[in-house]
Amino acid sequence: MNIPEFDEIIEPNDQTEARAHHLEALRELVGNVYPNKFERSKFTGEEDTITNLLHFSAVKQVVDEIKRHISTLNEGERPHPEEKEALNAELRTFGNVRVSGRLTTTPRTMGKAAFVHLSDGKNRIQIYVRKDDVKGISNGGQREGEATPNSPLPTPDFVDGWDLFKLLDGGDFIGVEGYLFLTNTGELSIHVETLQFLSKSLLPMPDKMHGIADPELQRRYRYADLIASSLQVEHEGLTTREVFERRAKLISGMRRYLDDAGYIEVETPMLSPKATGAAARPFETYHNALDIPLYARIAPELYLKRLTVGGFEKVYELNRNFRNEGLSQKHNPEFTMLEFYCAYMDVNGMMDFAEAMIKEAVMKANNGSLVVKYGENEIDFGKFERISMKEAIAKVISKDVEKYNSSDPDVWLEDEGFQRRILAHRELKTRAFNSLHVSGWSDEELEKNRIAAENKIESEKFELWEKTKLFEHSMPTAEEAGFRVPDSIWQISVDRIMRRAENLQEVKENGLVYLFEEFVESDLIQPTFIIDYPKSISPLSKASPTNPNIAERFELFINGMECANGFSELNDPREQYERFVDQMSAREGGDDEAMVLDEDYIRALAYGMPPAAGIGIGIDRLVMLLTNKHSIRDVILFPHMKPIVKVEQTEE
RNA sequence: GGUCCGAUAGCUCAGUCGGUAGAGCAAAUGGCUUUUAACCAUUGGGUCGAAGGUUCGAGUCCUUCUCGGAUCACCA
Repeated sequence: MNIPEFDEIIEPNDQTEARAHHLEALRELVGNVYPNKFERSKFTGEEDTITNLLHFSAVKQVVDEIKRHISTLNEGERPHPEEKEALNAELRTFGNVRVSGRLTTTPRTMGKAAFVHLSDGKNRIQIYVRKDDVKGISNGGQREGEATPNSPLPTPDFVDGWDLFKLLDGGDFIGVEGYLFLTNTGELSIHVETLQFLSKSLLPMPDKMHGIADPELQRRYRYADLIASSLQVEHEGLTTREVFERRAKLISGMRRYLDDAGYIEVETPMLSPKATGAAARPFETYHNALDIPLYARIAPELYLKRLTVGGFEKVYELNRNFRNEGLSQKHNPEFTMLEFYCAYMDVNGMMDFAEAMIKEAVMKANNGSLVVKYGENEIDFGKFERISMKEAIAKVISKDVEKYNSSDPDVWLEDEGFQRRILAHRELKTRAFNSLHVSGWSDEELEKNRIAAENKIESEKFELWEKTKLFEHSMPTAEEAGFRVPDSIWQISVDRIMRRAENLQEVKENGLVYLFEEFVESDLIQPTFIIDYPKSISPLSKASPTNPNIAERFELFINGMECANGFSELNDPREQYERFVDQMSAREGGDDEAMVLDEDYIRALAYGMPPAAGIGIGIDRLVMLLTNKHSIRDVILFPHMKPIVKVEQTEE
């Protein structure tokens, strides 16, 4: 095995070498450069982190007072000395504090004194160090094993504090003891009396103005990106740290809501012998001792429903699912899902409950507001619309309502001409660049205006749909259809439409979903429950009591993204068995994402499962909405990246 | 998988028509005892993502590859 040298991991350059030299000099000066602890004072009642200190009411009062004073001054004018000194006298009565943190910049030295900010990761406080009145703490020369319980370490000696200070680099950790005061500009600071070295940053800090700019490096070295959050002086939107704090708030808000509503949190297998409960390709692994293949779960659904059989009437799990599929801005191979089930509830009750829960969690994560700005859109979590899939379709392609004298797309789909239109639309849209020739764009222009062209295709999908009327009864020529493309190319499209038309049954079955995805989904910006899904694509869902072809199922769309999926759970073991059998035959037919039969689940249902409703909520996507992030990788701390390939050096 | 864009000093970025590799920050040295992205002076720092090609000459043009981003396709 090729074990890399330390120097290959931390490559030596003028930056790292300077820091390494400082570290050696510090070792000479203070002994142990990686001491085991630093005890912070408890002036605030809690441990005095920088954040606690800044939020402590007595300190805050003084800071507010000086701010108020400064606000009465002209731009750039300094606080009046008597105001400042009065407040400083007050601060002196608090006595000394001991705080610790990371140096956010290289120290600003001015001859025999210096300023630098310390960060606890969240907040910063300025410290002031003077050559004449700073003492350094020796960490002692002890190494492992030298200190024993019977002979505690002696009180550390003092070293020259200024010598110690001069060996610090931006990013180092130190602990300081000193008193609070206000500077000439009114900034709260600590006048340091003793200084202890705690840990070295061998690598330079990210740029203090720009942080880490490259999204690749942000994600690959998330720790450095998080450090940048605490250094950066200016930034647009939320810092990376704030994104993940908001994520945590949303999650804890949901947990709290469910706990308060009597739900119990459980953990079901992440590795299971059957990857089922959703339609997706799994990750596969192998257990040596058991000598069986295992799959990373694609959904916890079937395990959680087994628990409703077992008597957990309200149960939830909030954890990762794994799907071995392509990556996109909305898809990550592992993603966090909240799934919960409630006995004796149906789909309508679940929508009510989920809506209330999401509202509450959003409020908690979004500073008490239900409105978030996402890109160009403003999303209002205050009201969730409910509309059936068919109604949503009929609303956007309303001309067909008149033609067929019915607002039920299922009626339209009975018509062979309509089926052919769908085929034509699907085919022509995938060959959409052809359609742009209609507007007279040349190949070069298309290439040059690529993004504009793609937007045009998207925005003209309705016009394209109108044109497909021609296909209802025959296959028009390119000229008849208004496409300015060579006949030979046109013929290819028509041939494909014809070939597919041989199986119009397939269109009849999937046409509804196609129309929905094509014409409705991306325009569902405000929170909308789409209800009444076709039963055929909902193998775990109960049918509607009034319509056997409709599943009692909903999906929640926000900003065109599917954010949740729920239904009245199918609890008839025999029907569930038959649905699984249908799925398995679809699998045989080549659909390797069709659901896998779970025999033990059928057995569990046979013990009797109460009527219940369930839901899965995509947490990452909700976090994206709340943080105005457009890539799921920006709301996941350590998204998967391809490893960096080191180029082999040929000579030694 | 297709298409387009990007990769230059430790970091953030310039680099024109193919003609000696640039700035700010950071680093090193010196000065400065209340600064605010502190300031002033001096110095060092580069396999221009990798490999090949065209050329008298390539950061720049061409080909292939690597990584990333965007987008389409696939996919809940």
